[in-house]
Amino acid sequence: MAVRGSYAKGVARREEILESALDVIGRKGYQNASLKEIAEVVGVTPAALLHYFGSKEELFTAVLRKRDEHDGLDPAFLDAEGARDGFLEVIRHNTQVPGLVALFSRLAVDAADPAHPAHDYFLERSERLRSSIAESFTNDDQRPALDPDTLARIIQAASDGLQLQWMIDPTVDMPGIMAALIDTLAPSPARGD
Amino acid sequence: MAVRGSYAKGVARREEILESALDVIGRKGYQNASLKEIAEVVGVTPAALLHYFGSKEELFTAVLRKRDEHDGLDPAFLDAEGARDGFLEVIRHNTQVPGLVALFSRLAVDAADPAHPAHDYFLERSERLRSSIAESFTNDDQRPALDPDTLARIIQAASDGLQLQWMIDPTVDMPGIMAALIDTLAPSPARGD
DNA sequence: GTCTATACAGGGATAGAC
DNA sequence: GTCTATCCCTGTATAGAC
Repeated sequence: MAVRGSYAKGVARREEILESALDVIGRKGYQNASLKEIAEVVGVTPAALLHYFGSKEELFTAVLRKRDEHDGLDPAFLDAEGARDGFLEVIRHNTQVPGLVALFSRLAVDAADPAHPAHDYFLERSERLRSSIAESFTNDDQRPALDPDTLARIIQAASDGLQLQWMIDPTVDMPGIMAALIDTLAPSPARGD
Repeated sequence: MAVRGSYAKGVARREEILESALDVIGRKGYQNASLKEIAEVVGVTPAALLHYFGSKEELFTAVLRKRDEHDGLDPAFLDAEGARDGFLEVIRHNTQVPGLVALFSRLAVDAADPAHPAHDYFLERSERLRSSIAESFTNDDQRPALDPDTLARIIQAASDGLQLQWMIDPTVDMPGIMAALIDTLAPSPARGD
């Protein structure tokens, strides 16, 4: 209820703004992605953007949230076999959306400030992702060199750090390096190495 | 030659600005470290800062460069025995200078733009650090699971990624996790594990 | 609810006086 | 070498039109 009628336009506008924001970031880089520029793409004034999202930072946080919904990261991490390939597939996909990667990394830094709107987002997402990794990549048939939580932190850290390297030098083979790391730290029983 | 005389004051001012910039970043965070604020600490106007460094970004890049000189990272990585502890010591030290870590991470993201003044800095520093890691942490007495360059990239990525996690949640044990990673991927012959 | 118009404070950067 | 003055652009708050 109340989804149709007077709200319909607003919902559509929200989506439009989110997509335009990502578009501008992809084309002009994060730093030059001003509210003015995004608003022009949508065909409205900057104030209209702030009507839907309270601030620029909240807008960008919403872009990240939407990506998570859309990607639905978690399903890929259900079992150990699919986990490795699912994880690598996400990383491979990131290669196709540099704007999103730039946005993610930039906000991850800014969100260090507890007052930043994305602070809780990163805290929660980070923990959710880690327990998902810990659950999927824990192998019990060998003496584990690393406890699950440490393993998860390392994989997450390596993934984020590789994105930084890749942004500065796009020739960096993110999927290949992550595959090597995972296969070394948490070799799949099925692959027998 | 030409270091004394009319240049002397300028050199001193440069150092003073660099230190003040770091001071303000440490106290107020990167985002709130405006040229105005830094200039006030030094006792000059923002325009004076721009006289020495061409732009805000160049100023902050210079801060990072100075840190590298001062730290002199490389000496610690001369041999395999000292490498591990030297590396961990740097990470432990970073825990004491959150402002510097924030600055480094922020610039690492912004420098993705090839036009950013810190772009080349990160490209060069990154490569130098990696070859240093590759040289130090390569163990020949066991079948190497990872080639030296991949190993170096992973250690560097994990280190940078952990800083991201640590900034958002300062309870993260960076040195402990990095130690676990290094001991797993490149166990020291002396320690025999 | 959706949005424009307007105004404002703050930022970095530039030109030119001293 | 340093300052003042100025400029333009940023994000944001408010008022009110539709």
